[in-house]
Amino acid sequence: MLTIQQIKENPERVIERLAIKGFEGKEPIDKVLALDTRRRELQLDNDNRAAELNKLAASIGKLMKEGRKDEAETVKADVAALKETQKTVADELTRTENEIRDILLSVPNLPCDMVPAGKTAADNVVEKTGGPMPDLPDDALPHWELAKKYNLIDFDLGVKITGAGFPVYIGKGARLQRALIQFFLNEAGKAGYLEIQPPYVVNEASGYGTGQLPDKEGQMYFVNEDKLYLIPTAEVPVTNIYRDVIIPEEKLPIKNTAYSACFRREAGSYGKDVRGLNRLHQFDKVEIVRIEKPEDSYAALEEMKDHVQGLLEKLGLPWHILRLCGGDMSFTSAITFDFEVFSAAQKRWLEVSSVSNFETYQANRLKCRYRGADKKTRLCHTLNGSALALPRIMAALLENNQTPRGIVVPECLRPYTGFDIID
RNA sequence: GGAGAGAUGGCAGAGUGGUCGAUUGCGGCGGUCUUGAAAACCGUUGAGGGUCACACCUCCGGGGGUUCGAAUCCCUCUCUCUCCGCCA
Repeated sequence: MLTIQQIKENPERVIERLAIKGFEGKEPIDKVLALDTRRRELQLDNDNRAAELNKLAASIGKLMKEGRKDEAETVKADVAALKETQKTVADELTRTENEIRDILLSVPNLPCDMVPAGKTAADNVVEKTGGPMPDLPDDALPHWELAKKYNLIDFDLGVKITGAGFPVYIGKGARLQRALIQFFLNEAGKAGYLEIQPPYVVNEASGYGTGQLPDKEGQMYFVNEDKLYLIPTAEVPVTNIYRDVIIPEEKLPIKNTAYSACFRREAGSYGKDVRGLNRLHQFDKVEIVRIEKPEDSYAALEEMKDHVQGLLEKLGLPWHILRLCGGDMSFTSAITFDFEVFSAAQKRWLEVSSVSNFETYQANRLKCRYRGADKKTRLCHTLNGSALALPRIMAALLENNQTPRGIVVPECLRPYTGFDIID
């Protein structure tokens, strides 16, 4: 969530920035400012009363010790009335603080200066394009046909065992999945990311930490028996490593990578978007996470983009980078770049990575701070990105690399698959 | 699943109603000594709110209660550990 300081520094700018996300900020921001003024008054009042009470209580202790019982009793009588009013003030203070917090939780992150205005995905800006565009014959098959033809993925079997959106990978299909995971993890390792194997279920506090809760509750699978959530991305457990932590400046930047299965309920999705591997309830992803000093976070963001681009280059897939417009960005993000690959048989772009800088928005909720040379604590910037999500990469690889002989495995994956063609 | 124990500052670990935000040890930082280092010694060392800065306030797992006063007593929730059982 935004910090009060951010808002107080320049409320007009905050409102203006929020508008880029299509968020009407005037009312909540004005309210927060008014409440904060009130909060400080109450705090002062409360503190003074508390100080007075503390003093009286101490004096009673002293009188008792000296055996001056009667005098102690007199003071006790005085305290009772004071205590009542103090409680009223303290209660209002708590109410005000809660009210401020609730409003702040409902206000999205500010988009940074680079974010283009716009309402929907149609307003996203194509920033960069690369990779070879395949030239497929008219009878080229979509990946779900190919998966069946070569017995790589059985969607029906998944339906039988679990339900729609839980495919079963078989033989070379399974092997290719594993190869991609290995490849992505190794590449991240080479780029200096420390490999982490996190839990796949998290508690409520972690859900709040990264902002899945309270608003995106319906998107996560929930284990009622133990009050735990299945992770929608490794971002959640990995970033929460740094919840309630003060990091010494010299330990920054922190660069972590993690593979995990990801679970998403995807309530409300339908149609051609969900065909085959396009949208699943369970999928695999390698994530990269960074904790940075504020002044370094945008350079880090570029580095992450380069890393993801490098992966797509090596895989030989046609890709482009979208700079998301304000309206299409997530609630918590300050800027997001989506990477899409072209799936030639479906003739559509598929999102395979999303790289974001959250600035202090997540860190504020996480209480992820660092201690600078001046011994002061400051909020870190958090960033994360997919590097990469598997299913759509798989879809594009199968479709784009189909030949009359079979599906050709990209060079970079062969050490991991142990085969160079699927036939 | 059964039984028990516990949750205190970066860590270890005291504290059972009255200057306790908290003894002490380790670690960290600064200094003395040293050519330098180690050892030894001295000092310092939690977070948040508030303030120009102080003052002051809050926090001893979370929430509630008793009391003039709670880390200390009561209730409740959560979590951790140990033993037994089951088991990858």
